[in-house]
Amino acid sequence: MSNQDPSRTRRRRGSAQPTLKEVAAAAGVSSITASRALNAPERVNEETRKRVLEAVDRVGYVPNLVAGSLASARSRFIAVIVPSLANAVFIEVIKGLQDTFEARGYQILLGNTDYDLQREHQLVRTFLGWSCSALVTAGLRHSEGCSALLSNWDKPIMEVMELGEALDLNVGLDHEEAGRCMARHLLERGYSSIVYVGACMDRDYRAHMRFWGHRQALDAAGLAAPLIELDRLGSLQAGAAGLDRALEDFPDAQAIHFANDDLATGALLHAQRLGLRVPEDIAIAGFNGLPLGQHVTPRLTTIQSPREAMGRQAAEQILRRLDGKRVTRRQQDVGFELLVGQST
Amino acid sequence: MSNQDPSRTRRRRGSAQPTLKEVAAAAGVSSITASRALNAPERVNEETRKRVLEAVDRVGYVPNLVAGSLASARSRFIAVIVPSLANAVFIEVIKGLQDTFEARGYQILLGNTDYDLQREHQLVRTFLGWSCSALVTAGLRHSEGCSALLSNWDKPIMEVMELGEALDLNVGLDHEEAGRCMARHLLERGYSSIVYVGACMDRDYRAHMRFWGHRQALDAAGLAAPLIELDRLGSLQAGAAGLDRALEDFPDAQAIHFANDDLATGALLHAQRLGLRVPEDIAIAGFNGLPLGQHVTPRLTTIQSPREAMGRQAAEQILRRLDGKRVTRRQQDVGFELLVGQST
DNA sequence: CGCTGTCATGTTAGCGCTAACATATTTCTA
DNA sequence: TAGAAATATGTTAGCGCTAACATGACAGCG
Repeated sequence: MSNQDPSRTRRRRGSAQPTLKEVAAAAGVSSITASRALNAPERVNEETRKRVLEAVDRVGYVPNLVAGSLASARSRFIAVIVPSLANAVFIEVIKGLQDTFEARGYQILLGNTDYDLQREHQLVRTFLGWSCSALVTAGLRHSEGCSALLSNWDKPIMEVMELGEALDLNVGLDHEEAGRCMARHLLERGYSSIVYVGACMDRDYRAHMRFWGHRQALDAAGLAAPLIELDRLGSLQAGAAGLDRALEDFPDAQAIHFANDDLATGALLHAQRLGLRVPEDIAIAGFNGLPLGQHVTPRLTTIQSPREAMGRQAAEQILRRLDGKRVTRRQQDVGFELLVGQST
Repeated sequence: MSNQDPSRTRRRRGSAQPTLKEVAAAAGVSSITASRALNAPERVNEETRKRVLEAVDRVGYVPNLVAGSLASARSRFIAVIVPSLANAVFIEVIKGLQDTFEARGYQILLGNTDYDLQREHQLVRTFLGWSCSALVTAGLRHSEGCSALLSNWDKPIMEVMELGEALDLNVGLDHEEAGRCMARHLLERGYSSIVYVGACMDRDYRAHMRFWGHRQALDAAGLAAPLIELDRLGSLQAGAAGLDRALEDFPDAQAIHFANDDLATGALLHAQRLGLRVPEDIAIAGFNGLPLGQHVTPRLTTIQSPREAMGRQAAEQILRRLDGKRVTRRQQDVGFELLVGQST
């Protein structure tokens, strides 16, 4: 034995913050009563509750949520994993999620994969370590390890953006159908030489799904579906470059179907700089329905995807599950809408 | 006594996830050694470490970060509080923060105040409860309770966006000077009837600071500084409305200085729809240097604020502090740059 | 009046991890 | 070669909170 001096007790760091125990002492109750007064007010006498709340103010108590989560094995965290923050689309989905979840006292834990599935796997590991109440991730494709990890997890998992075979819950839209829809619109308008321009479609595979739909429609009309793939992600800049490439590689192109509105608007503005008339010289279409495209002249023909609504619906489904209710429709199609502007 | 039956032990929930103890057992070491093998590898023999890592894989261990944070009284969370997600400016600052912090293994906890200081106070309380390693907030204005809470906190606090008297660390730019700079540019261009158009400047008070600078410059030139204030936040839509209002209220206006690029670009595109020539009929200037404004024709005259860089620099300052290094310059001016386009 | 049920509060035992201290072994140094 | 210093690992005691169980007081009821 060596630690026989009783005065020399072991010291721990301790944040020097008041704890629930001190609140309880100040209110003259046990700490569990103080805990209940804060977390389950209906289980405590009204007068007691008032005394506890006063004590909280008096001592300046800030609940230690880490300790609470450990004890209860759950946190009010919702993990949200998106492939990019540069893309306005994900921001709006996040906004829909955040508004809905924050109102119910949940905190979003945001992760950004930069379109890297290994990174997603790593983020999922970290987030599971935080005892999140649920997880939202963009897309249905995951690394093998990540899928394995998730399928062993017993909390709600929501995959957003696209529709398909999901791990658990699924809210999104049919990208193939969207691509088909826009291609048909261009065919109806009488264009027969139509180029598709995408950016990094190996990573942004939803853009590639739209291209499949596009190609199907052109196939059905007996037309070729030439494709140009840019090697950087969607931006106005890239769109301008895409227009140049399309005009160079396919001088007889009548219409260009861009993978998204950033590209399309960049191309549209670039066309103006080049003195090209849109749609007479070249027709331009996009995807997403970003405000930007609706404010340029000519207004961009595009497909409106309900992004904030997607976030909201996803959050509501999860909340329903967290509230213990049965979720009947595990898959929800939020649909899309063709916005016909003057650019086609 | 009542609980005399030894077989009837108290059952806790327990997530059924493998714990560090099980990993340790599988590797034939004590749990503290397993902990060290994962968190301080240099303090463990290489062969032991290898055995532990194998055991981690074998049992499928996912560290419980909640427990770790409680025990160590710190988390690898960085609280980030912004007033809005709708504004691209904050997204880019967040991006700069996130890239820098994620690379060092920190996780961002994002909060959105919707320009409400009470909401900020509440978020700060929650975030302190998570034992965050540092806090980043946009702006220098806080509610009284929030300031009190923060000044009693012993971790790094970073206030970004603007410069001034900060609680702790501060990275930003001088908005008054930016407003002055743009106003001077407009004066140099020979405009004498200049309207400032802002949106919700009681909440977006940095826009108001820019207006002060703007007014000072016009005062100095002996000119009036008429102001139009819109009652909704900056957007292309609002900018179009702002142009209409300005033309109606001040028919002889030669130039409009908008509080930000969203408004200015919205106005510029709207001017085109109205058939007005920019800058001959009306000159338009913005603030932020968003890509959008640089892709319209005529290119928007604006002020480039280094947003991602602001996020990165803020993160680096904090990391320096977290690494135990002294931070010498607690205030960093990231500056700004006048981008002269063809719109003025 | 004893029984059951409800309400309000308390006691106890962890949640899974790591800081602080302890110990054993090896390496270095005077 | 003894003693100091470095290295590797272990033991113990919590971090601050809440789930599970326990208790006591009182109301309702046949």
